[in-house]
Amino acid sequence: MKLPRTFYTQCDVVAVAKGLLGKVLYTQDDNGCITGGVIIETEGYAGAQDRASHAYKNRRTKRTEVLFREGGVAYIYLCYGLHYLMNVVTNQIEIPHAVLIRALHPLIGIPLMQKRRKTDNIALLSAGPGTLSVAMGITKAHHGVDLRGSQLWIEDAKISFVEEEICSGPRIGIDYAGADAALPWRFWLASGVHPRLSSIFTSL
DNA sequence: TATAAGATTTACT
DNA sequence: GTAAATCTTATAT
Repeated sequence: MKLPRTFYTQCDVVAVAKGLLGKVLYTQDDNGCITGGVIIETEGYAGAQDRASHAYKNRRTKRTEVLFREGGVAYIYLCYGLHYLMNVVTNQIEIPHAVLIRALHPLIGIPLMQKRRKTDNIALLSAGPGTLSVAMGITKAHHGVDLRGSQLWIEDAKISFVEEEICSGPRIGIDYAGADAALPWRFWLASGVHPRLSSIFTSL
């Protein structure tokens, strides 16, 4: 079941970052091929008030415009000129909050992911924010697309895990963000972190 | 107009 | 452990 619009429009971006753990991200390409994986690592970015956010102080550019839309669309941006990173836009219209998807546990269409990544190593297929985009076929073409559409969507697979399995800590690669760099807004599933594959996903 | 730095990955020393 | 690859945006000429 796809996540309802109300999940994305919640006001607390940190709660959404945490809530996305264990959900399943899917993509469908032009040939109708579907790939999917369990979200095991996320980071929250709180827009105007967050120095690590591209929309700090409500900065509006051609790139960040999508962040100001109502929650429930994808914000894809090119990092270091090389890697596409995928974010889930959250909160109400004009509030540029987003959650970065940092890692997935491959689940659906693994052979296609291996082909896209040019590697058979499942533990490395989608273990980082740049590599997961390659594995899922995510590019700038997905920038601004509806997360409840047919190209890119997130489902609640009712994967069960306990609150104690959720770890948190500082976000990665944002040392320039001053005091905000210390905020524990990165979340991951202890049992899902690569390269260890967890038993909680074997039921799927 | 030019330069610097960044929500990273990979290959090589 | 270090370096290279190389697009977007900000800040300085």
